[in-house]
Amino acid sequence: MRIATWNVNSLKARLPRVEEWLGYARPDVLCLQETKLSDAAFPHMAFAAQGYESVHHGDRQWNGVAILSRVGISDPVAGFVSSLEPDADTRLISAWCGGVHVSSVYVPNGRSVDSDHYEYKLAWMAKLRQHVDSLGKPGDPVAVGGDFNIAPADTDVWDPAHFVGSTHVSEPERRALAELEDWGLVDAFRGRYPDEDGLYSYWDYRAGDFHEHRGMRIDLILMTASLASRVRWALVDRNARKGKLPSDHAPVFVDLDP
DNA sequence: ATGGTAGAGCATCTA
Repeated sequence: MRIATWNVNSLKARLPRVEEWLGYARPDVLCLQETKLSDAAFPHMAFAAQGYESVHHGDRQWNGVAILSRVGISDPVAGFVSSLEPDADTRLISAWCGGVHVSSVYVPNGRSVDSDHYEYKLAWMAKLRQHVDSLGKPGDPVAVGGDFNIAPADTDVWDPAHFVGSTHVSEPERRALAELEDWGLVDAFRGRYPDEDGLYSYWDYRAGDFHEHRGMRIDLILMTASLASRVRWALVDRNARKGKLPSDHAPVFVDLDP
């Protein structure tokens, strides 16, 4: 089973690239972020033509998350579980896909560590922890894929010195991520490459960052141990960051043995 | 490398 995540930075602008990628990568499940589409505008039919069912939780202009699956989708839930205060933004959708409970998340960016948006980011992560807690037990097959806007470790950024004092690498953000891991979620991609650096998933459009290898690994696929123990392979598809009209993120996927 | 680019929508805001 191949589970993937991709921040597409506007699905309207990126649909041809996503269709192309589905055609050759053929993930079983794909979590999308930043669709920037209303639910009415989501291209379900285009994905159905490639064999994918889809669910979407979107906004007219910003954010927007979706799950595509060719192994079935059932019981979709938009946003946090009903016991939690609803989020004003469309940053989370969950569904059962082929026996796995999948969530697609778009964690707030945070902007700067002294901003209200940073506090919102930390509060959002705390709520995601509660959300995951209410989904089930760490022994259940749970996968959370998405743009976490957090680099788990210094090896996940091109130059740690450049990011001192910035969001994405701060101790509170990393602690929030570690609390998800404490519950029982494993960074499946890092598990496959414990010692390699330079494995980025995002490169700023500006200043030639992609070609200069100035990136960050902020797109993660977290899994409970029962799934993570089945990881056969994992990859960032950098080719999808090249060429005509790319997103600023590359798709990340993990392959699980049966 | 406090600039730079891309996408939203039409003046700026967000990343």
